[in-house]
Amino acid sequence: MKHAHTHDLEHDLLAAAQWCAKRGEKLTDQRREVLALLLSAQGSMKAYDLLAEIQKQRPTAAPPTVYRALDFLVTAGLAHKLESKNAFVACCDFEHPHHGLMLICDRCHKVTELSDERLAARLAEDAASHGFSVAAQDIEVRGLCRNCRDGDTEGAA
Amino acid sequence: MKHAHTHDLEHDLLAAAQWCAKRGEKLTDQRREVLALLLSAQGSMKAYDLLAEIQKQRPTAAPPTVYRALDFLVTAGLAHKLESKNAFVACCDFEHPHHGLMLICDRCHKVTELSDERLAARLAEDAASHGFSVAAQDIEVRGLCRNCRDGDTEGAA
DNA sequence: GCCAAAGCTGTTACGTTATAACATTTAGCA
DNA sequence: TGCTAAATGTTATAACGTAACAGCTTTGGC
Ligand SMILES: [Zn+2]
Ligand SMILES: [Zn+2]
Ligand SMILES: [Zn+2]
Ligand SMILES: [Zn+2]
Repeated sequence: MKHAHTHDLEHDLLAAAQWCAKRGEKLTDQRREVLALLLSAQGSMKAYDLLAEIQKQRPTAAPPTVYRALDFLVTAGLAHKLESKNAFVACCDFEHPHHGLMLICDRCHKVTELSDERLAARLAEDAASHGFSVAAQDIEVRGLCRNCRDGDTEGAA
Repeated sequence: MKHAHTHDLEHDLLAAAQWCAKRGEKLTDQRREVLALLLSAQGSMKAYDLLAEIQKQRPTAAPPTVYRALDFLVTAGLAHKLESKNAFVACCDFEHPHHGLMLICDRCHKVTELSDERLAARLAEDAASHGFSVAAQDIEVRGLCRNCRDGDTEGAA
């Protein structure tokens, strides 16, 4: 069983800060804190769970504290919102524009983010054939990950 | 500019009732009322907007009234939930199992439901290549419909 | 018809998710 | 320094959704 290494986390946070700087924005403490929580999470996290974590450090934090950070991270491409769960997840590859295909395990709640340009192209084609121009596509799929399908019991809720 | 005809609506409701009966379930008055509202809507409808409509007839209706009807309709395949909007839409072809691809116009809010088996297959393939078995896929895509892209001003919010 | 079981509805209360609005502080810069 | 824009603090409330329990209605066996 793996766990995230602090070194990896620091590396990711540094890359994120540089990514923000390149866009003329800043990864402030609050934003970094939320991103760190998302990066460290096994799966996705809900806004109020993030808030509870933040409040361990800053007891005065309120919903806008975390929602503002989340809005920033999502807009900057550093995180994604899982609409079907009202939850958030760190982007696995924010430096390269991609069409996220989110595989969400219903059992262990882990999220795997893929990118398939041909799938995205086919989708855009279908839409275009109906006169529809696609602006944003984030495909969310529910199911079972390999571990959970194979009868693993570690990740059960 | 078209509008739904009562005749079509009655036809759809009858077909829905028969569909329920075939499943050993019933399209009760409340469920039919909610479905009728969804079928008559130009785009999707939110639960509390449906509630407000229902309350014009039954002033005592409460949130569970509409959420129960919606749960039933979604489970029966008569309606879909648009996760990215927290809204609901009538299914365009509930008698045939399909993989919904929802084109949601960000401007006029109309929803077009497609089904593309090859797209669904490709998606399942991508997932399988990561050991993930897909249980449910409802793809939601935001963008602009033909009318709105062509500069139509009628549907603006 | 009577009863019991199951399903549906009424009703109250509450939990969860998200934002509006305005005050204050901080950061960047002339 | 003093101006401005961005970020944060703070309070309150809007929007979305469900738990729990009581009552009613339909159905099927007797
Ligand atoms: Zn991503
Ligand atoms: Zn799993
Ligand atoms: Zn459908
Ligand atoms: Zn449109």
